[in-house]
Amino acid sequence: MITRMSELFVRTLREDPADAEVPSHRWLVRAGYIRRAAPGIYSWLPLGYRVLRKIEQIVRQEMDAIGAQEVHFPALLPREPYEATGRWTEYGPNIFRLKDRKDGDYLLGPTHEEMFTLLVKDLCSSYKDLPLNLYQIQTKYRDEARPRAGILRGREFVMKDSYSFDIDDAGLQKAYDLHRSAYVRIFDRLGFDYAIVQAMSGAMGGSASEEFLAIAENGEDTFVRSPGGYAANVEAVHTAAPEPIPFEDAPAAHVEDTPDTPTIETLVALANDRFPREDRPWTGADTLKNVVFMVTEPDGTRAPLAVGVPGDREVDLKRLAAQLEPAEAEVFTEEDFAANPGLVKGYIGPARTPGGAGLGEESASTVRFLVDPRVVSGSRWLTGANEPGRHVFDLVAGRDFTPDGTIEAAEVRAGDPAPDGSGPLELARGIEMGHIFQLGRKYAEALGLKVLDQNGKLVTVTMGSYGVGVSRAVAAVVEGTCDEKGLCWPREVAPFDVHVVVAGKDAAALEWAADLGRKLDEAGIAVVLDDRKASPGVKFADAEIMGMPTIVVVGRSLADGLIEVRDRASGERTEVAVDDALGHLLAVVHGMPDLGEPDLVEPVAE
RNA sequence: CGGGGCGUAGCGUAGUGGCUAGCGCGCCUGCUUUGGGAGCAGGAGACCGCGGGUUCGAGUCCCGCCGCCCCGACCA
Repeated sequence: MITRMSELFVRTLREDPADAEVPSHRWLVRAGYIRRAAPGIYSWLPLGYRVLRKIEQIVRQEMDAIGAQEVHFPALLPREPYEATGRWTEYGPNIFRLKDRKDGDYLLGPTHEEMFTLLVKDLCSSYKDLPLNLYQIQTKYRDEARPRAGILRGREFVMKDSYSFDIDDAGLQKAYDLHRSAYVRIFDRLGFDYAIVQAMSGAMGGSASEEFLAIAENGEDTFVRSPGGYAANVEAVHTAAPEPIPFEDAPAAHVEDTPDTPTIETLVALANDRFPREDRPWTGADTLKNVVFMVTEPDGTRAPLAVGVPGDREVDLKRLAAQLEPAEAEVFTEEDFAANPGLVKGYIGPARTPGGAGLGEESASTVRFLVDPRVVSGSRWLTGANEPGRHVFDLVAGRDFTPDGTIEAAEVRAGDPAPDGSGPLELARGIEMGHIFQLGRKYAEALGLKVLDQNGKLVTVTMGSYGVGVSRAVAAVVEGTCDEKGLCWPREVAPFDVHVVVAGKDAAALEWAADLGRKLDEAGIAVVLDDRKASPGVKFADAEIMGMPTIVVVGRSLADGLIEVRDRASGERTEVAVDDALGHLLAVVHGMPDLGEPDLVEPVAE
């Protein structure tokens, strides 16, 4: 069956929808692929749904190819399993919750670790049942604080999630590597320009974790990469810390009056004016900036946390949050300062005052104090003296103060050295398309998933968890491929291979085009035929917005025995003799080099 | 949750407290047109986000709510 534009359920828009900012959202709506149903929730129209299913199919093929088995869980789930792992509480307002008629608690699944774990627990009891690799392609629900950019971040979305179950770490590593290779094939087939980066495991728990980021201006994730191949999400970047410095010869710390210097800028200016150094001027990098946060644990307990970073850097709140998860950090408010008189805003430092102020568990104020990894033993700092208008010079880490630990919370900058010595980092943005985790035993332990090993001993199963954003991939492909005229699909995911435009008014053109469409269809090529009684300009514009990779124009040159074949992506136009048309198109669609050769496939007799 | 912008027909929009809420696109009917978003004529389509209030009179002013978009917070 060829699809006729006169019958296709689609309406293209001549103007941009006012609420769409990013290109993928704009074009998918304008081309009639999706419609907004509610904030962050979209309906899929025939064209959009075809793309979604094609991407699903690619994912399905590659998952099957590594021996994963497809299952399908409900989206509507009972509370109990999520209660057992603590996520009923941990997910907080991000979960859609509902009650049944008996007042029982349910949720719309945001992810399915619990359900998979319980199913495997149900059915598996021996090491002989492992390894096991299950996946599903499911609609997920998360009540995002801010859905944005159409289907790039929705509250309802389609995700492929899979879970591996192994008896030991070696098995988990193998399952992880298999998934990684499958993901490489998936994202290659989707045509993404992507990066595989080290990631934080976040709320999922677990250890090793990598993200697949489609490189895109509109991506929400910032990542770094070095010429030598280091790549990491900015949240997961490890700072290249200098070696400890011997401090036997370091001068003693001394407190100086530094009136009106509550900021690094004012402090550096005053230091250069009143305490100039011979070798080089003071800079922000010589100062230790101590920023205080109020940290709230999941159980509701609150405590201040001081973070010490070189004064020329800001604390990156996303990096800080990633380190503290599941606890949450907020900047210290005026009320918080009022409640903690030992913390003198603008002059906070690790130095002990006679009154016992200062940072760290050992100080009287017992404010937990974590520092940037650059604050190594022996490094000398100009920092707050915990008194208004006073700073301490030559305060040496490891001699004059001992932080409670280090934290990766300072901002990462382009040009910073990679931690593995592979060169300076560059920053780029990406869309998170896939994430692979070695979960370990967190869920298996919480839910009691154990099997008997060869010695008849009960052992806890180790798990991996792996996700691909399927609906997000639709938008991400568009972000990477659309142009100023509209969508521009890679052939693997295009809703149709060939868009036939009937540009002439005479019935012969329509008839010939329909016949060509029928023959292509019989050869297994998906065709949409624009048979509408519309002006050619409308049809050309619609073909370009809709974005099929090959556009065939059947018009007045048909009288001269010619049609036109256009490549949507390059804009290239080729005149082809009608007798060669079928063969030419088969070659184009199948990516064969010898274009123009007719009869590559014998058309089926009508 | 904080800051900013904004809700008028399917889409994009105009609208000094004052007549029957206007325009473009799209849609319907007829005729003409057909290689780059056609022309003419006629038509359908709007509880102006919702609820209060001020006023002789509210799309317009005031209060409250809801919703959308952007930035931030947040987010496998």
